[in-house]
Amino acid sequence: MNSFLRRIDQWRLVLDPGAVPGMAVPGLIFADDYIESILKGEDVLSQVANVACLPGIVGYSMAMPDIHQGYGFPIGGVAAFDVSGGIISPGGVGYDISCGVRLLASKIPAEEFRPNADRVLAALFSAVPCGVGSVKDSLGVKELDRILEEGAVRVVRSGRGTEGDIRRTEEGGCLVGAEPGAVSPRAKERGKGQLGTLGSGNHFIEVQETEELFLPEKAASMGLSKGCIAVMIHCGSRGLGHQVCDDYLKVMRGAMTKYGIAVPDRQLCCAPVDSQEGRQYLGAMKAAANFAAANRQAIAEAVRDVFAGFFPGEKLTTVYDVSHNLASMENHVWEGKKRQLCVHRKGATRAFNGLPVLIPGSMGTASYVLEGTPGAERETFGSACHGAGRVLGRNEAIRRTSGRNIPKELSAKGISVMAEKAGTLGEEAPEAYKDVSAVVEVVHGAGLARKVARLRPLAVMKG
DNA sequence: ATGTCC
Repeated sequence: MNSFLRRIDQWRLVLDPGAVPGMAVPGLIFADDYIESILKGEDVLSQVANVACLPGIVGYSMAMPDIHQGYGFPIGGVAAFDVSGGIISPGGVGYDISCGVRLLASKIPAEEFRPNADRVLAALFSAVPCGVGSVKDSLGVKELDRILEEGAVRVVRSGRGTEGDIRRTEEGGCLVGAEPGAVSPRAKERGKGQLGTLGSGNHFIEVQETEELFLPEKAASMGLSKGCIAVMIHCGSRGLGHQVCDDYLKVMRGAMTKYGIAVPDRQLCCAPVDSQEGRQYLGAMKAAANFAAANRQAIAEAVRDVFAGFFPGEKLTTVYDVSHNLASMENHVWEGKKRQLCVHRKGATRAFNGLPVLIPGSMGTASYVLEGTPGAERETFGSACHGAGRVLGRNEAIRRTSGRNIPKELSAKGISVMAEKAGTLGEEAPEAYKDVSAVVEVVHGAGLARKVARLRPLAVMKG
């Protein structure tokens, strides 16, 4: 596989067709030498090549520098398919539909927060449940359907949030065309008690200090002040989105023979965008995405309640809320032609010109705020990276960190960490991830997104 | 990621 990889400049590698039989387009991987050295030791390039074989793919099978192995499609992958002749695939979105990031900004100086860090963390654990069955009032059938249809807008209209929250959420907090009826009863059963819950794994709530501004005016317009705290929320659609993915992987497996589609890996099962199965998945995916946006809105409100107790009168304003696991129908110009495309971003963030791109770091490392560029719109259908990206599998990370006291290690760096489950700390240890700063340098250098600010963690709540 | 097997 490595012999088909060709460096074209400091930030880009091309994977030539021929890497696997049937590639309709080449691969395009955003990587410097550091990222290249990591991905050559993994089996992720064959996933980039396999995606390039799917019907109707336009341009390249793309991968961001935080690429690592996923279900069928690589995490960090971007793939756009023509509406006519192209496909939509649940594996190109991922199990955690519309997993994403909300960032809240404040004018609270980091020095004022620091003495309160441990008490704030304890209060966050009380205010935001992590797991299942921990929500006091589970949603009724009708209310859940409204959440699936209206997303974060429903939460705000119920009195939990501001119009500014909606304005600064991707697509206004509500994907139009969501179909609650395409979401299975089982998925709804899993979701009804999970609104306002964080989940586990790499999901977190983190209190951060805005430590460096690269574009001070842009940062100021987002509400970010150097030396002040911000709160980052990283979570998704919980069991509901997971069940939607599971349900539609089964649907797509059946649809493959019906539409005569052959794929090199059964995890890439898919249906034509413009088919009954394709449209149904899109409607269900949007509903799950609305659930995820509502979830982050509910959590943001719970965070505000906690901070109101410690810092009365201080506002936490939304910088932005953006997903990094979605398929989206978008118009893009490619090779001089305007085309309607189904853009799959799996572990990749939409990076439209001037809009914020939120990049959570791994536990104990920096996070970044970037802004999208015309370069991204020209080259990657308006996409950039989504985070650090794993270098170690979960089991390998747990194995290598056994016996270590990770909270103590992070405490030595001035970071308070509390986790619901001790095991999460091992699988999320910093060395399980790539260097997020190096990942960000690649998308910045390649001109996909500009660095606006770097934030460093002060207190971390892990699921 | 995930009531880590209905």
